[in-house]
Amino acid sequence: MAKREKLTREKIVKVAMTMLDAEGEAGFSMRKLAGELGVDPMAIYHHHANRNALIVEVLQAFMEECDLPAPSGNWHADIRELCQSLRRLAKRHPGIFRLYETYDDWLPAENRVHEAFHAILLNAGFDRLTVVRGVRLLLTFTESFAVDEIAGWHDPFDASDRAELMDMLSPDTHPTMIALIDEIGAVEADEDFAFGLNVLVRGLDEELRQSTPS
Amino acid sequence: MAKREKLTREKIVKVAMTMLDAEGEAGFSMRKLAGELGVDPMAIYHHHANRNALIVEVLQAFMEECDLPAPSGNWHADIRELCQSLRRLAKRHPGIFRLYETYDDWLPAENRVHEAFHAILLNAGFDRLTVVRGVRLLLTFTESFAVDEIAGWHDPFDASDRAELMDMLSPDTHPTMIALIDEIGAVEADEDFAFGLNVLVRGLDEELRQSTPS
DNA sequence: ACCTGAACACCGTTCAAGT
DNA sequence: ACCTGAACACCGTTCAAGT
Repeated sequence: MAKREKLTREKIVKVAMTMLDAEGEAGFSMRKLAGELGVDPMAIYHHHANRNALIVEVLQAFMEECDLPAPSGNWHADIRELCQSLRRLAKRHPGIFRLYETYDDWLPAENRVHEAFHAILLNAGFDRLTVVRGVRLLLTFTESFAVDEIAGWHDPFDASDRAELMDMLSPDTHPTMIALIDEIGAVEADEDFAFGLNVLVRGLDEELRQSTPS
Repeated sequence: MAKREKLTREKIVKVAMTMLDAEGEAGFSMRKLAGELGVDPMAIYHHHANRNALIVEVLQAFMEECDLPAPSGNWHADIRELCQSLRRLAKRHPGIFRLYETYDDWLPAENRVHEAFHAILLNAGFDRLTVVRGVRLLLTFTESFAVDEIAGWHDPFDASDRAELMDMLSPDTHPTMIALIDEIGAVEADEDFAFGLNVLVRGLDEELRQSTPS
């Protein structure tokens, strides 16, 4: 609409972010973006090398938005807060978080978050290799949980979900799932996430107690 | 090459699977697939509704390949085996496993695998809701670990990886990661996976002991 | 029933040209 | 320096036609 305000790298990234957020990668194209910006498609290429580079820049801007809660010194609580913060970021930008797992370049903004994870576990007293492994494990869990959650994997079933799944299950081959159908359909995202975090934190805690027997 | 052997649903799926495996989704198109089959692009549409439906069929065929190890009765060992089996499947079809997380339809072949997970945890004595949550947690971990592994996330660093990461880290803002740079670069996929499984199994075990205090 | 081929509405990107 | 516009080599899919 507003016609000529000089195209900038930042403005392109901002509009691209909004588009990707709203429609995901499938609904995004350089040409549509140009349309939205009121500009010839090729104008974008003067500011960003290509589609891929532009998307990486969007991901960088996205990751910069991640809040890093101030550590309390209680590593259980601090890890929980940090993972929740990452999950909240994902839910704020549902269309973008998927891309983050696909475009696997290293991002500066990502290191900010990784540093926070490493610092918490190192201060908690884990040995150095376990810090690194623990961080990867917590990141893998949190990121993939968020992706699954956005995709609706952790939503409770409605009647038609339940019927659809039941149709796929046979008593001969899926007795356990049929027996558990109510529980399978009753899961809830917040509780699933808390459960996963609990299991991880407890498992890590045991790792800690074994390496430093008091 | 071999010209006219009548196109079938199965042959299309098989060739599509090989193509997707070799080049991932980016390198796959209906037109290239038709070329590979020596057939007009539109011939495929006579057997599969569209690109999306065809890919779902490829994923179904892929999941059917997953080995389900016979349970030993020791749930720790059985869960480990099953997760490793899923991971091996992912590594056998690196180009396809990513799609599995993207095309989130329910697949019959997926339920085969899910049933095995649920049965192991239910027999281990977990309460019903914890079985369901535990299965989701183990699946999330295993699948996203495999995706990360395929993307090279768990490969040890070479000199240039290390230099590249070091360039992104500043002593002011990333003191922990700089201190841990050797460990960050030394991780190894098999050990990372075993570590993650250990943490999960231990964390779940504690959940079990709390709900059924002996 | 099965396959073809032209056509449509899209892509990302190169390259030469305009200001 | 910044933007345009035509062109190229691609897409997935519809539709009418051939056997």
